[in-house]
Amino acid sequence: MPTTRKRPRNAEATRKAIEAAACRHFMARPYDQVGLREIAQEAGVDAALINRYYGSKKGLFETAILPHFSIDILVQGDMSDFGRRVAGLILDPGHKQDFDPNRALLHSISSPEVGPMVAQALNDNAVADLSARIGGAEAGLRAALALAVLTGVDALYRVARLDTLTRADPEALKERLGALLQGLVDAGDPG
Amino acid sequence: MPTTRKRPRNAEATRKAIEAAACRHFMARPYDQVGLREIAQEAGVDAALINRYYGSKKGLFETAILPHFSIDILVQGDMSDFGRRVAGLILDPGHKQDFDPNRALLHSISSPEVGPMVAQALNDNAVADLSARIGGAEAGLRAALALAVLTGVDALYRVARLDTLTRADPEALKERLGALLQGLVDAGDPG
DNA sequence: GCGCGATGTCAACGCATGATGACATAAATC
DNA sequence: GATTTATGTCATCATGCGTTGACATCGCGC
Repeated sequence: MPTTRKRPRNAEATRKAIEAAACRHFMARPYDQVGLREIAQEAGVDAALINRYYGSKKGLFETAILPHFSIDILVQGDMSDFGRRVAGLILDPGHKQDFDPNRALLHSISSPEVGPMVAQALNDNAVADLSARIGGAEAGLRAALALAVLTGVDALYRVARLDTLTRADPEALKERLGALLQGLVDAGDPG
Repeated sequence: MPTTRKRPRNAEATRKAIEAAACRHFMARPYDQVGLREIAQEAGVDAALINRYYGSKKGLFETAILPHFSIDILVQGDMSDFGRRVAGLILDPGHKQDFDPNRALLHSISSPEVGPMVAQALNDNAVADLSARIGGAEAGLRAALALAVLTGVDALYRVARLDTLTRADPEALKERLGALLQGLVDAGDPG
């Protein structure tokens, strides 16, 4: 029952509902394909209210989505296990979180409207966090590459649902992806 | 001067012009953000003609874009050099080809309209080709992962233009990415 | 309990898009 | 050179979008 009906008037609660609905929709489909009316309906609200609160669709995206571009979940735990742990999270089919930054990234990065904002948020939050966490030589570059790997796998496995990946042995895939990520997290010179 | 004016009537040449323009546009922006009128104008043609020839926007995409989802350029040459060679191609800023499958992939994969078609074409062409070329244990899985890495890097480096990546030392980036890809191409067990 | 600001709704606008069918015109055929 | 077909254009439609301003209604303070 996603559409909440008959909420007592409460601006803050309404905002939360709108932003939660926005998260779900912007994560599931490209920015242009998400209509304000859908979000409004799921939040049990009229579409005009969204513009009243956030000024515009872009404003809603900015308020509801941008702050979630962090990788707190991923960097919690020790880094010696980073690869396998993150691979397990990404590949888990039952993995339902309220908001998946990677999916949202894929669905919004190509939009000229919000793409630049997303890129900057990703750079300032996720890359910076991971970079600081792993340290070592060329930490920023390695962190960005690790995120790129995650983004690519998400694109091909979760969004495109590439047959070769979905039908592969999950354990083997997890193993390969984990090793890939761990190799980036562990410092050392490339050669 | 992209807009060609006053072409003698020739269906085949017109089709080529339309499809070339479509390639450029569908590579540069998301599927929904590309208008038939833009493509038509760049091809020096009326938008209605596109629907006449291809039935619909989706039909044009299918005819113009899908066949190009191959990685012929990448798999030419010996595989011992694959990583560095492909990394160089991807990262080269002056790298202007008529059509870049990776960019088109990113801009169309999330569209519910054409996304599934793209996924299947990618799977049947690119992944299959690369898989056959590299061979070894779990060749398909490794090929798909390599493409995922390329996709992710393209997303973050070329589309998002992540500061951390664009401002990194190009040689270091090429080195890291090359090693990543080469590790996937070279067979052997992960552990 | 009344008024007034906060909260939310409604109808409508302007705009852009993909698609259609009627029309024009160049080119080929005889 | 007339006719006919292939090629291309024009005006227009239906639709969906984000956005806006006028209106309704709830709820708190006096």
